[in-house]
Amino acid sequence: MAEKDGGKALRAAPAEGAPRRSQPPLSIKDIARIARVSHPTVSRALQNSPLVNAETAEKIRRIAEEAGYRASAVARGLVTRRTRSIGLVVTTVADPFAGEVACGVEQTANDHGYSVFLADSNADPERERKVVRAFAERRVDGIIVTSSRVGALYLPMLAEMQVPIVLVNDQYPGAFVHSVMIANFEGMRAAAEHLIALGHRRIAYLGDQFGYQSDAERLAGYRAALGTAGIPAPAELVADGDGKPEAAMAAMEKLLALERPPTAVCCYNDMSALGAMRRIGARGLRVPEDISVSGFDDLFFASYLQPPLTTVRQPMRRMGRMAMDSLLRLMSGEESVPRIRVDAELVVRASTATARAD
Amino acid sequence: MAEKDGGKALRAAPAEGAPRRSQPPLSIKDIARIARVSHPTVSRALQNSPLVNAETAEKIRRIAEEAGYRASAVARGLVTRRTRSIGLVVTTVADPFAGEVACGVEQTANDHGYSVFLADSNADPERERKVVRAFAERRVDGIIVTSSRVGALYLPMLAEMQVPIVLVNDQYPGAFVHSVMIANFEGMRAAAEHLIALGHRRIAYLGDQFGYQSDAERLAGYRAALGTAGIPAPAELVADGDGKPEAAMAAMEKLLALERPPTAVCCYNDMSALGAMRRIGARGLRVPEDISVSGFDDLFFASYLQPPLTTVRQPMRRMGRMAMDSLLRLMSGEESVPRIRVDAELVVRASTATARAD
DNA sequence: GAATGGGCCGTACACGTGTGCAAAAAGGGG
DNA sequence: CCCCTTTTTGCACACGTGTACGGCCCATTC
Repeated sequence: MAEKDGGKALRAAPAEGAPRRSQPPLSIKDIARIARVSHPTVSRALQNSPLVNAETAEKIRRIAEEAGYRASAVARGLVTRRTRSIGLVVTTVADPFAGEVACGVEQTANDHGYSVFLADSNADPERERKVVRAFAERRVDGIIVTSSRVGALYLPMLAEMQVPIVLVNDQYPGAFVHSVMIANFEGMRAAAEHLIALGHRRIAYLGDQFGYQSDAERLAGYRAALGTAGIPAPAELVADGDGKPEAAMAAMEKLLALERPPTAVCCYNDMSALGAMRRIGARGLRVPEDISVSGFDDLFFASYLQPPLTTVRQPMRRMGRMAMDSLLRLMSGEESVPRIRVDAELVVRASTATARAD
Repeated sequence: MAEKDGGKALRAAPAEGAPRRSQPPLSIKDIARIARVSHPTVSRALQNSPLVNAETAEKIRRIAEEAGYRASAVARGLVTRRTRSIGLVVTTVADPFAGEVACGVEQTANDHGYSVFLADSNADPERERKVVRAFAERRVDGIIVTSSRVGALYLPMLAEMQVPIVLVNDQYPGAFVHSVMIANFEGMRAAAEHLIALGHRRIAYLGDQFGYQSDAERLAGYRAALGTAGIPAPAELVADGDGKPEAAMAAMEKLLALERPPTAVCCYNDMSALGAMRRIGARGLRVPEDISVSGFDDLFFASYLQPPLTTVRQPMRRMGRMAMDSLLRLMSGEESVPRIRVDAELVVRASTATARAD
């Protein structure tokens, strides 16, 4: 056996040295040869197994350290059938909301020794299938999906892959999957109530026509606040954006063109509010003197706008952490809370003010 | 041989069925058994190798498809010694700049069949070492690092890991690594020249005290413009932020408190401009009537600010794509352009205007 | 009809790690 | 000194895929 190993090693090293420009990284067997033990002993030593003699283990660890040995997660993943990696699907990581969530996910993942594969779906179902397929081939131990518009679509994949999935602010309510959701209804209701308390009676809602569930819930919260206060919410005051500034500008334009334009507008999110405020300013109107504007998310720029944006805060990074925590629990076999609901907090700033006297 | 395989399969399937809740994903051998061929034939068929009979290959592919077989990238990576994955290091993916770059990297990576590991360094050297170590263990084929403040630190790791690295806007100029860099000097010089052309004579620079190289280059561009125009740039007009709005507010405060405050300020980046504008507004001054402000990056919110921000555009997503393209070339053994320089484009909006008459 | 050759397939390994089991070594008691 | 227990180590395999090599079958050629 020593002959076989030694022979191979001797052949491999110099023979490959010349033609190959980069020699492969050292393996557990290389360390074993140096330490004059068998490779299983090295394996056990590096895992701090109590099955190996303390000083032998120490010696092996020292040699491995000095040689700059890095255990192959690939080989380990093959034999243990656990890669200690997860897949993170996001519409696009360039979106500030997704970026914050990803940040939270990544940090807790790394803290627990997991690596995360990032994939942008671009809200394209075709691409979405592709990235999940890639995750399946990578044998990820779990998957987190943010703001998917096709959350339910993951269920069959889940069944096929046998891998736990956690959704963050997904758009399908009924599905019995694990998820971390913001309190859309209560959050938007609080924003609307705030505007009502400021004396507004003509309050618009600038939504996300593709937002499905979260948009529906926020719209419901807006309606509930108005309903309770006995304020009408005519259809003309509900405008459709797409969650981005550009479409929000067009939607705001429509609202401003109304015979009786609103004196306040609840936006689906901060990106929409960005577009709305821009349009209002472009029309020579002022926020909040002429129109009050509220957002949702509390993205980093909200407090730096002129005027600072009143908005409903989502603890995005924390939600990412919570999603990862939940996934960690699921991956270790424990059951986790199926649907985690996160409270939203109204942050009042200067973009909302008392209504102008009609 | 049929006996051995069959026997093992028969034992494995029902014996494991009861206690294990999830059976392992099907392997190439399972497909081979169904198709009544050997597993190498399946392997070749799925790779579209010409070494296997066309109709046999077709049949195998059909069976694999119907069975929902997903080849294990883990096992393939072990034998081919190429994982078709890369590592992406970023200070934090919550930063809009990093998010855009990551988006570009991820897209081209996926288009070429590569998966990307995401890791936030938080500008913490300790954590940075940790993530690179993780990448080494994952046996990534390449690494991309954005805006690292310790770019040179990667050189020894590079040597150790035998893996190509591409840096995006790194902070060390002299190092002979591959990188994609924005034209910091020319970009900021253009911004300063623009302000000079508007009649400004007292122009400040709000920099990034930790920005090292990119800050130094942008500051040099600013100085060059002023120097050429014969305009003094006293030290009091160079204030230090940290590239984020909060510190920029403090820096702006100092500039405003000067005996002769500036009539224009060139900010290191858009995030700094955000803070600067906020502070200016809070002091009851107006942009651009009282003070002109310019940024750098052209982040998504720049055109939606009040007033829209004049800034120097960095094609961030494209830079991410270029970095990945460069890395793809390096990984396939070709040589690539060592330092790719990307032109910056001044985008004039409404945050800059002609100087007030003194 | 035998030799040659090409197309196609299977056998045998390799990749680097983890682990059950047996064997060896060490220690302790009679 | 031997036997038994405990500690420590090595052997043999497994994980799922890729590939060099040899062999089989069939067609072609001398």
